[in-house]
Amino acid sequence: MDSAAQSSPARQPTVKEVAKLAGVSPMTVSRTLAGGKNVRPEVQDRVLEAVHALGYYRNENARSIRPGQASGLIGVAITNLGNPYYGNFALGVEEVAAQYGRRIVLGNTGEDPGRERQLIADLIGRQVEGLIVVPTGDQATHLQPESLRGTPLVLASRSVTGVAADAVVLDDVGGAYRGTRTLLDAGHRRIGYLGNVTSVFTGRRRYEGYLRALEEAGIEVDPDLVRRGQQDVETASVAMRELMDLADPPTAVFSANNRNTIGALKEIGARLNSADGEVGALPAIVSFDDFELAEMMPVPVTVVDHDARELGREAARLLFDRLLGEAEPGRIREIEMPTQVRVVRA
Amino acid sequence: MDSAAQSSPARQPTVKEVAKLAGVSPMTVSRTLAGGKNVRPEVQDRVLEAVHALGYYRNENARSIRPGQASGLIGVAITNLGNPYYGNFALGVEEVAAQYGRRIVLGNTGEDPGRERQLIADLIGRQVEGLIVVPTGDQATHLQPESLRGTPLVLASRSVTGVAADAVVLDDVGGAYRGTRTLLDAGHRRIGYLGNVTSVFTGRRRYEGYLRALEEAGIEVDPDLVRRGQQDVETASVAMRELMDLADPPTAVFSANNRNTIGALKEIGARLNSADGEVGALPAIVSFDDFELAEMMPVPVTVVDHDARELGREAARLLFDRLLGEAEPGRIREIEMPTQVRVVRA
DNA sequence: CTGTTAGCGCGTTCAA
DNA sequence: TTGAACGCGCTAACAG
Repeated sequence: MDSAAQSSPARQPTVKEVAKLAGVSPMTVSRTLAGGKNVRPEVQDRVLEAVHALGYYRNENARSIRPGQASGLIGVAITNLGNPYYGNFALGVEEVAAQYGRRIVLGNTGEDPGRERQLIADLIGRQVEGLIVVPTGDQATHLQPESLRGTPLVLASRSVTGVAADAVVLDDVGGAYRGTRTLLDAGHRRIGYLGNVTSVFTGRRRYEGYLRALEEAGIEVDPDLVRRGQQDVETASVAMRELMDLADPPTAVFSANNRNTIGALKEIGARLNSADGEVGALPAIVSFDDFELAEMMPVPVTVVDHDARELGREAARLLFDRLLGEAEPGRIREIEMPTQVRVVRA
Repeated sequence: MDSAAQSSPARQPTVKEVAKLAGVSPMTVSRTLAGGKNVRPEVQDRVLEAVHALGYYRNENARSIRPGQASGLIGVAITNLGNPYYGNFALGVEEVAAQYGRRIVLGNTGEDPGRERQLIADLIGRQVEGLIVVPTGDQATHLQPESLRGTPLVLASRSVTGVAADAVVLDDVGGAYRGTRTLLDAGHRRIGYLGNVTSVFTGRRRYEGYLRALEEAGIEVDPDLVRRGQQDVETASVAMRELMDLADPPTAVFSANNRNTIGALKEIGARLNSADGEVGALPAIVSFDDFELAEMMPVPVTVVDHDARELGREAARLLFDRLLGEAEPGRIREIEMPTQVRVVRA
């Protein structure tokens, strides 16, 4: 409104100054702020008045250095905040953390193992009470209990072999299997695959589900129909273009994640909008990950749906079970969240 | 891998223990970790070895209680992490913060002023060096410099009257004006409006742009065509349904945000998919906020596009200008980010 | 180049 | 019911 429009560090009032203004000792201020146990009500009023007058905030950092005092912080490391999937995931984590009076410190790793290492080290230095990590890659050393100096860890969405931590992942194999099955049941025999490389946990598992469905149907995989490694919408479009330009193109495509799905559909749209008319038969799509406006697509669409927010909630629940000592100490829990196959447009 | 699968607080090694193991004083450890200035290289090696052996992490909280030592934390308060728009915004903030070696502490307000108040108080208690806030509502008291004890503040996406803080917002009025103009230019005369209530900053401004375009064209606003207050996709669909069911329905609709756009299009899709055939003319859509797969829609679509991530970056830049003392102390800066009208499908 | 002293803001412990 | 002393982990400032 007026004033010097916040600038400069602006010295921060401390308990001592509040105490002086209220005419009591720092201890009385501390006690009042802690709930007022064993402080005369009238004194409390004086203290709170002084707090208000000075705009005093308790220094949570100073507070947390004393042993036994927790920081109230949960560290969260995700790979890509710009992906709505992870935004919802973080929302779920935040929701449960708030219920337990904890705040989350969020970092983005951008799928870079180096940044992940650094981020986790920093979070530990900030005394987070626990960590929830969507791991990038398969490196396990920086996720070992020793490296984390015992900070409870929950892996989310992806697991890492060699890391003995609680984890909550999706039913990737089953979802991919059932998704691919719907294509087979519809009579498709040439089914393309768009997804992640197999060095990524989910990429590996979803491809496995795809394979399993094909094998069961007695179909041999055609390597020409498999495109892996596209991370974003643009490269996914290119991969889809290659599939559609094959001499013997697929009649349907299984897309293993949201980004590949959008890219594939954009390519379909591009062909539809190109004035050439004649586009021939367009492939049906099965998408692991739901997406908005799926029902508006010009081709048959089925999604393997799941709840990112609930995944976040569940990860947080696992963590708080540990923090509150309600989980069996020695036993690692791996939870698989269900996926639902939904025919959006036949 | 093995071990007691992280449990219990697990006592944390301190400088003292590292010092003892390395056979030096705590100060030497501190100096080594601070860059090694004035420490013999061989001693540094011993120290780092001990650090590694003990799994020592410097306690950033203890570090930051000392005056002059910054916390390295930037507080970010956003309204809805589940909205991809804000996810990208946060990503932009994080990106710039990382460049300056800062971490972000992220909180979700859920459009609840009470939670916003509480969140900001907590962030200040954690000694954040600065705040970036997407404000909920028009309450200004908790955003005053006194309440923030001088912590630099940047408002993003929305501004608040009566708060003298740097702000970065969108060209809401201009974008809405130009978006509506494309409809008028295409010959539309009955143009519906879906958007936020006018008590919300962006709701107010985007409606103003819509109004301005209509007035300029000599068209009087029909209150029946204006629906405000829908916050999510479901209620937006209902509002759209009401518009389309009017005796004299609009031939086009201006949607003031992403959520309303998706809801409106879903309603159009529902009518298209209902087997009744005969759906009559479908309204053209102009959407403030881009959305994926816009080119696949069965009706003409124009978007008023902008870059959420860049908005986040710009907000962070304003903040760091203040923190680094590179901004003129007394002067408030309000930046309007440009919007681009793009015809996706005529 | 290295160690000692002192103190950051707070809350536990003990004494009044 | 209140206060004084002490120490949490860390690092400037000042010896040495």
